[in-house]
Amino acid sequence: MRAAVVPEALTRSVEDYLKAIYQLSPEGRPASTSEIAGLLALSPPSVTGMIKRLSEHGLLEHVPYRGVQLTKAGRRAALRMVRRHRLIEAYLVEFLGYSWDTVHEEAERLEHAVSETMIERMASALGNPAVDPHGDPIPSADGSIHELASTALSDVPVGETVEIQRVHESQPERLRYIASLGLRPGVQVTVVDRQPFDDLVTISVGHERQVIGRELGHALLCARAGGQ
Amino acid sequence: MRAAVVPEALTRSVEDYLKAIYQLSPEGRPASTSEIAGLLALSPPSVTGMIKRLSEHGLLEHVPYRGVQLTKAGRRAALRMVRRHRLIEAYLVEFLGYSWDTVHEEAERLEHAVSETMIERMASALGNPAVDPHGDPIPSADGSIHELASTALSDVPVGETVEIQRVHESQPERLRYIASLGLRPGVQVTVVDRQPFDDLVTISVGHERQVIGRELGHALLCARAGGQ
DNA sequence: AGACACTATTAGCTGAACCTAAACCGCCGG
DNA sequence: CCGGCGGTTTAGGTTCAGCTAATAGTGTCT
Repeated sequence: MRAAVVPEALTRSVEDYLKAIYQLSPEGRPASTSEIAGLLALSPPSVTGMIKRLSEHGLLEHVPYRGVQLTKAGRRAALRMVRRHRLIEAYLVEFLGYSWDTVHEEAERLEHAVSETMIERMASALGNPAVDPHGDPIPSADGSIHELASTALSDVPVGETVEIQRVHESQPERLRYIASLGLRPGVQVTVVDRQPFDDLVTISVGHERQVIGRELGHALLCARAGGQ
Repeated sequence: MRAAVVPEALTRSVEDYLKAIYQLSPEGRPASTSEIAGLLALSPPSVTGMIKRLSEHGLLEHVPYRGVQLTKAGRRAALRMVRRHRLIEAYLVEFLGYSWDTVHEEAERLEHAVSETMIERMASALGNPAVDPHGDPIPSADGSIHELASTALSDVPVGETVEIQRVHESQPERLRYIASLGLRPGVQVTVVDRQPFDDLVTISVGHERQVIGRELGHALLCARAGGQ
């Protein structure tokens, strides 16, 4: 009834599916076939097929036509991949001169190839960091994660000053653009204006002013400056 | 008639086959199906099948029942993998606290996953080393390699003092044993005796004496001390 | 020269992970 | 309450990379 004691190695694909499902819903809301297909750039029938196998292996709960949720075992495996991914990103930035816009793709391949030993060596070389270069929290080796409940920049009231905590984006050009605005985790910004349409907000960063659109406003997660 | 300009990515398996064939005969002598099968722990029919595909893609020259040789393109791809493998080994030993007996397995997986960029970053972090932790030469990025013509310890005449250059072994326990004898690249040893059977040689290392058997004697490649 | 022992290859099968085209389900609007 | 639309699943097919069992070729020994 329980998962095997030595959890037979998962394939790359399986690891990718589990991580994708976790990312679509860290809280455990059901994820749909087409969401998964979209994120992994696969056809829906391929996803249905894999879902079937994964539920048989006890990694997913599948209600046909309704979506899937990770089981305990599935969530554990997914968090393991998230830990790997984020630690690798942190390591590449710290020790191999990567910038935050190039690191995702490399980590995407390495996360499947690296041993547990190597991950833990990288973690200690980094001093067991709590967050990756985009500000995303790194799950601990035992599978616990602190999702900091932060607010999207789009939702910050006018007049308030906040600190950017996380930048939820992986496309290199977008990340380069964000960096060019001086926005990255740890930076303080003040919302100086808000337009009634399209979630447009105007912020000041240092001495500059920037207008931020809907998508970007949702990708930038903030906390009240000073507090957490 | 030439290889494609953008050489479509090779699969993991293909990379393994090419590297194996190169390792069976760096000089280009034909390698047999069963040698390849033995090295990769696969069945001979599987190897025949892959050989067929690889020759169609112009990476191998195959004479049925006679064996295979790498073509220019095949050799280039093989050396690329050897470079990756050896640089990764060097990096793991230098920066992540690996010892030479554990490094092979990790490199065996990483060599397929790492980008060209990352390999070159690791190479420069290491100062572009010429050899890996076992003393094996690292091919340059443009695909040239310096195979140092060294002599097996079994073939060194009695009375001569030589420096160990390379330790041709990848099994962890054997490597640990070799290390426990104080033998590693750069160490000087003197052959003090030789038995007429079984290639047994007695050597002195520092103040210790050791008897070395056939297999080990062939795995230790040496050069006249001082010279190269 | 013939037989035998290897080694290599062919034939045919499996499973993973994808695909397209076709059928199916759930719900919303008329 | 029935039709249709959109998302989901089933059906059936492909490629890669492995396997076993059967066949074929090479070379050696008598």
